[in-house]
Amino acid sequence: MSVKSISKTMDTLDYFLESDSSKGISLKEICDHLGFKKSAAHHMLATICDKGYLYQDLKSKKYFLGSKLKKFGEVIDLNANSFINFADPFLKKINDATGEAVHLASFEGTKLITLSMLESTHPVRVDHGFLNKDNAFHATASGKAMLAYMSDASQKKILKNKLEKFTSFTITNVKQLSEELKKIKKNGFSTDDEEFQPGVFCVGYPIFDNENKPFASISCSSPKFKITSDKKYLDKIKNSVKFSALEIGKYFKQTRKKGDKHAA
Amino acid sequence: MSVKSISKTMDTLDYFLESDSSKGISLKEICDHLGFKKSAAHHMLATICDKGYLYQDLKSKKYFLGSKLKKFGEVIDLNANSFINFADPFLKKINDATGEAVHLASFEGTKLITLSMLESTHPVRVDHGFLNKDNAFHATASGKAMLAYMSDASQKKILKNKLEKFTSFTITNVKQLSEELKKIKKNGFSTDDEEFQPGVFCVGYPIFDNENKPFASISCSSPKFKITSDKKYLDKIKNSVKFSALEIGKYFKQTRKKGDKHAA
DNA sequence: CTTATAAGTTTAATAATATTAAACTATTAT
DNA sequence: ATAATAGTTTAATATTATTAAACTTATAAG
Repeated sequence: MSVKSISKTMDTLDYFLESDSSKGISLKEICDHLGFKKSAAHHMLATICDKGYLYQDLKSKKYFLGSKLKKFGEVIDLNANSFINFADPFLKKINDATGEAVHLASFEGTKLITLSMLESTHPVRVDHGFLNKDNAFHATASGKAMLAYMSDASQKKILKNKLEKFTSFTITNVKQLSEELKKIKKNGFSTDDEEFQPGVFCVGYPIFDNENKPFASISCSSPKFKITSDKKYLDKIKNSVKFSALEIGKYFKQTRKKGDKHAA
Repeated sequence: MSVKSISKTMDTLDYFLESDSSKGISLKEICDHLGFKKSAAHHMLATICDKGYLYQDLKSKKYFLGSKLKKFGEVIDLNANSFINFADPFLKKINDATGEAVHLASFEGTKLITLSMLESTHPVRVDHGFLNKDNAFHATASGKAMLAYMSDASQKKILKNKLEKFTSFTITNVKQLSEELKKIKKNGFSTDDEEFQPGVFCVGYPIFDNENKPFASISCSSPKFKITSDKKYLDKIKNSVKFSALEIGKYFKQTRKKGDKHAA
């Protein structure tokens, strides 16, 4: 079950994040964008303001993000930033060598998340931006690289929802995906052959934590035609991504003892 | 009206902020601390996780803060941080001169908020920490310094709730407070004579924005006995706070043209 | 200055939702 | 292997959020 008023509240906060809220957002604008009735929205906003997550300017009546939300960033930084900072130079290395878009991904629960990314430097660019999609594990090189090395129980939880078909090449059959994951474990890397975006081919390598669980992954995305027209190009990408994935994996050996737990 | 499920959601998020959530928080712990039934809490948490504000570890089932919350910090930083960074050296100046606790306050809607603070360096310290209280405008030097210079309409909104009595000296009568605010405007500064905490005396000066509206305030807190035993001590504090308040006020003249709007 | 329009707020009735307890499942400890 | 504990799901129902309408306030037009 899903609690509707909570869902609407978070859609509202998301709206403050997506749009430029620095000059405030009016009740009407919130209602227009999210399809709320003004009365219900007013009750909702009053509650959110009461808790300090938003506030309403006394004169203009517009709503702003409350400074309380800033504190979450401070707390979360402590946990995740050091890993990203460690990884970033290695992403840069791939980006320098290939010129292609590079993504550092991880997961939170069943959600695939992007921790860091570098855009392509080529004129013909490939970029699927920041990604926080719920159901993209099965369709991306990043997702599959982690999924392949997870426990059966974890795999099952992530795949329990219907597998969304993003392109005609997306694997939406669980049995077929299971075969694909076996292949990934055998090869040590994953691919995304136009399964998420048409014309885009990606290579993904998993990154293992201090307990040898897949904690993150790196992927490199390039236009499909480059891969097909130049047989050596794929090897170049693979070698570059593999090297960085192994190097980033050393982070856990340096910072954590075996048995230490971490988030995600 | 207040929407209960939203309220509970934000109490839950607050709990993640207050406690060390880096190793996750269980459903049971959330229920125990906040008095929720586990079934209702589970529905609530499922919704919050669905929206990416929290996530549940697949194996331990514990809940963690979602990286989405980190983004709010990034957006809000852009708006408020430059002001705080500008002000901080001037707070330090007061702290160096007096050794006493110094607070930079502002407000969001009807809420008094602390933007920055420095602790007392004396052995007998005065510290009321970070403060995000709803109803403390009338009882603090910071609050009264801003309140005194606000429009009648804004004053009314802030004072519409019952004035909470923090100590025997807290002014809880609106008429009496109104006289106090007039006195503050005449003198140019506010005091808090054990009105918020017993034994603590504070001096507050308003900071005006580019439209000469009170935007923030600085206060300096010292043990009451120091003020009573040494008549010159109050003057020393007053001069120091006044100087910094005026200097910080120049921020708006440097960064904003008249007519520019800003949050709060 | 008056009227009109638009935005925001409050109210109270009711439609809809969140809550509850109980059953169930999974995990951990004994 | 059994018990105990934690987490999940379900479906009935009591409670709550939603709604429309009335009201207030602010802004724009005449």
